[in-house]
Amino acid sequence: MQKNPRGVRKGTWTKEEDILLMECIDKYGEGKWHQVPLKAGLNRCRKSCRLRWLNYLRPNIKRGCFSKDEVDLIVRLHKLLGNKWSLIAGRIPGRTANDVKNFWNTHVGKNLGVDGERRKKNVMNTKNSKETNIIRPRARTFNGLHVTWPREHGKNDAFSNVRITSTTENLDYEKQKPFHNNVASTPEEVDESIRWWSNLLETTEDELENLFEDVQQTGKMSEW
DNA sequence: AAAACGCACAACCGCGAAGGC
DNA sequence: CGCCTTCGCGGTTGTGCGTTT
Repeated sequence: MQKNPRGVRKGTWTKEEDILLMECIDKYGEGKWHQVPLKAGLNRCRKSCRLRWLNYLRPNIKRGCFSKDEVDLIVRLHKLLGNKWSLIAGRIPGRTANDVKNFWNTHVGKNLGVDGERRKKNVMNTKNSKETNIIRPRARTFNGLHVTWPREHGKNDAFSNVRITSTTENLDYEKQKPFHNNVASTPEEVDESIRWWSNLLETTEDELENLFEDVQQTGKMSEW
C-alpha cells in the first residue's frame, strides 16, 4: 500500500476502512468531506473517502451486469448529453457515474468502432470528441421557468431529476434548442421541440440490437 | 505450469464551479 | 470584486484476475 509524501493512504480500500467510513457517515451524515477523514479516523484524503462512499458504500448501489434497459438508456442519454456521466448515472437507479463511465469505455465505446489503439488515441484526444455533434448542455437554472421534457412511452420520466442550474453563457446547445431558454408556447414550437428531442433520443433498433449482440459476445451482459 | 497478454473496474488526479469571506 | 476553500466531475492510470500461448 502506497502513501503519498504526507503519509495519506492510497490504493485499494480495506474492509476496516470501509466500516470506519460507513460508521462515520451513518453518524454524521453525508457531506463535509473535509471533516470525514478526521471524524472517521481514516488516513485517507477527503476525495478518496467521497469516491469510496459514492461508488461502493452508498446504500442501493447495484453491482453486476447492466440490463438491456439500462444499456438502452445509457446509449440514448449519451447521445443526448455526451460524457456527462453523472447526469446519465442519475437516471439509472443504483448505478454510479464511475460504473457508467467504465461500462461505456470498456463495452460501448468498443462497439462503436473505437477499439484498441484507436480507442486509446481517441481517449487521449478528447478535444476531438468535442468537435463532433454531441450536445453538451451546461447545467442551467431556469428561474421560474418550466421546462418541457418529452417522455418515452412506457419508461420512467427520464429527465425529472436533471439538475438545472444557471449560466448566461452562449452555447452550441443553445443554438440548437428550438425553444431556446424558455418553454415552447405555440403549437408549432411544441411540435418543433418534440421533434428536436425525439431526434436526439433516436437510436434505431438496429443500432441497439447490434450493440447488444456485440456486448453479449464480450460476455458482460448475461441477464437480458 | 508458468509467462504473457488483455480486460474490467477501482482509484487517483487535475480542473472548473460554487460558495463563503 | 477577488481570493480561498471545498466540492464534484471527467479523464486517466493502476491493479487484479481471467484467458491464451
